[in-house]
Amino acid sequence: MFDVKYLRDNLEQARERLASRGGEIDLAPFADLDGRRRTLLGDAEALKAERNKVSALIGKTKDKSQVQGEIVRMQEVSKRIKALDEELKGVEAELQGLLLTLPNLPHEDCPVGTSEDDNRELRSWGEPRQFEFEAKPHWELGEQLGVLDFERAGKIAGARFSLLRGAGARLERALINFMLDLHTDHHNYVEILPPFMVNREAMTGTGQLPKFEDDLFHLDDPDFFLIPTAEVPVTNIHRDEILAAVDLPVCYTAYTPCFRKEAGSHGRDTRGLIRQHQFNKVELVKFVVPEESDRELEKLLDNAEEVLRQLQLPYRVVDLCTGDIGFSAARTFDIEVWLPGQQAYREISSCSNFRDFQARRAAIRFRREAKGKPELVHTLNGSGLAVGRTLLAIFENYQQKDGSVVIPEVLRPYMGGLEKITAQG
RNA sequence: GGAGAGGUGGCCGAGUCGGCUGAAGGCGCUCGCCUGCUAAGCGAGUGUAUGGGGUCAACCUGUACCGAGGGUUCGAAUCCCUCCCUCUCCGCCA
Repeated sequence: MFDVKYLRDNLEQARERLASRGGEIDLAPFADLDGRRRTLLGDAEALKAERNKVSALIGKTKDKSQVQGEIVRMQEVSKRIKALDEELKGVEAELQGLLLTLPNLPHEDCPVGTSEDDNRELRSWGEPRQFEFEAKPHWELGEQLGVLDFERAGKIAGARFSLLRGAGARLERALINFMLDLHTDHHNYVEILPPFMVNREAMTGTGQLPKFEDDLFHLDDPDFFLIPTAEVPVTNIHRDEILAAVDLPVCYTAYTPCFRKEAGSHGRDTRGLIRQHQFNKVELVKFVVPEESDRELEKLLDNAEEVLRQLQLPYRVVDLCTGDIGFSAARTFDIEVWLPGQQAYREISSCSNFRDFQARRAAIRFRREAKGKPELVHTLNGSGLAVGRTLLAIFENYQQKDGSVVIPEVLRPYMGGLEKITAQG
């Protein structure tokens, strides 16, 4: 969310920077609402000041008959205050509604562009393996090995669900544990196991609401949402809190399942594990002082890349352009893993700096000194990594001619020493 | 699900019959003093948001906030209603 004062004083600049995301945003209603709000507030507060003063006087007067006239007058004043407050409430709700639907300002270093075609490849790691046979897509491998079952998942739940079995299920679990161990033991993140359902306030805090309710799975009674990413519950851990600068950066990692309706992606990635209504993810979340957020994003990105390096999976890093970054993000780097079955790099992690956008929505602040004024933290997060996509990347990159899949070295301890997944009965 | 208790400032904890209570007291914290270490002691200060003024920083001033939202009243932390959350006991349950 925007700083109202910034917007008030830099309306034109804000309009231009937002326009770089593609699509004009009309900020004129803001100026109008903000002006009306301040006028109403001033009027209402002047009346309240008078009422407070007179009420104190009435309170001190023993003989109420002496102040009967004032009491009557204050009855009128109170009526007017009530009317003004009501109008003010309407204006503020409208203003808030507008502010909550404005996306974040892109970072100054974010490449300007209109679509993913303008994203900038920063680097790549690892050489895509040359196959002496035709590489199969993971869904064929998984089904032939008897460890991946889309048909039965469809029977149980529906499209875009999957079911892992035997060594497949164990591999998913191994990946979760491997990632969590890496981030907690070597990258200094604190492990969190948060609620998988959250309330509206939490969803609003990180930016999913009010704009993207259609993408979320919702429970009517009680009014809960299934989390689309651990970012939501984990970032909201410190909602309405003031942290101490000495405790920053606060770094959390969390495994959670993620639930997404994928409402706008009919027909895309309909086969395989790429796009599911439910998938597992290990997330990295940081709360940092503003001046460190760029650097912390680089570190977070590197922490996520490390997972792929240890798994020996080729990948590249892409700097998303202004037209491709998400609603709440100021800067985003995607990590894309090489998929031989598709002969393409596909997103496996998205690492973003939200600056103070989420912090303002969720009131997450810090103090530099014990007596200092509270300031907004910067929040960051990134996948470290999407587990299902990592599993499918292993299937495709580690497949053998006979259809078996070799287990990456670092995962074998998590697989009870298993070195290769072969067809299961 | 049933019965009961409760939600006050960073924490603990007072708030009588509604009226100088933004909120006693204690702890913690900050600054200063003192004690040649540590501890103790003394003094002062110590919420957030927002509007206005300002040499726009330290400052002055208005308003709001005692779980949330309504209501009663000239005036509510204090009375009434609704909701949320926490705790205890019973029931149920992984």
